[in-house]
Amino acid sequence: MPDDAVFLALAHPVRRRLLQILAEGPRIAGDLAEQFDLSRPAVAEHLQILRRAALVRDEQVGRQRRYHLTAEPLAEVEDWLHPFEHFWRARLRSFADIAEENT
Amino acid sequence: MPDDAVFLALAHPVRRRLLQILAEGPRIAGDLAEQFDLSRPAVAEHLQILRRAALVRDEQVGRQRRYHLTAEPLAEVEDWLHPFEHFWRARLRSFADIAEENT
DNA sequence: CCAATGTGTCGGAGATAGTTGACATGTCGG
DNA sequence: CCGACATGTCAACTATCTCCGACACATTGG
Repeated sequence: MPDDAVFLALAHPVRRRLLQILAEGPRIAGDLAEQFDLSRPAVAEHLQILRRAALVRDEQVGRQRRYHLTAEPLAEVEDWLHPFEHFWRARLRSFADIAEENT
Repeated sequence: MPDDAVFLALAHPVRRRLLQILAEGPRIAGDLAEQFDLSRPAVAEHLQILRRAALVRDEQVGRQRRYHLTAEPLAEVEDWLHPFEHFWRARLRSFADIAEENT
């Protein structure tokens, strides 16, 4: 049940941004590090957390390393979210009504 | 994008469980604490984090306190997630193809 | 009022996460 | 081979999280 890993990975803004960047296409590690006001090792650690959550895949390309998005684990987040959707979508009854019937 | 709070709130299993419980209907603080193998103050802290993320609302009922789910902020998570959906849904091109066109 | 009850908050201990500079590893060009 | 380069990993420090026991505060019932 490392499902915790995905939610944990999304808990940091740098990692969410990394995923957004990688959604546009694969990127070299150095390029990724330059996008942030952080040391290169710091970004590398964030990438490792994403790797542990299976959200990215890396590939050696010459002496560089290219990162790819593997978004499948995000489906787990969507699955978790789904039961809540009706609370804000197609909202026919007000929150007060729902609260009322549980009183 | 100030709402790091929602992603942070979802990063802990106890808090995710709390939201699921509250999705079934409002609950008294004491009831909620009993659901976990945790001290009452610990659960109270988790509830405070959920309150700061505007994911729950609390109401004084006699000498007890009743918590309600306010799921609207979860829409923000769904919005963030949405651009990634096509990566695992209706997957017509393989990952390798996408990688190829960015080489 | 006063004691009991239900809860939030505080202080501090222990664990974990985030960051950085220094170093190790592996790859390429000559 | 060798030096330059790209990058991961380590040690150590700091910040933040998680948790608990103790205490504070408000509400209720006698």
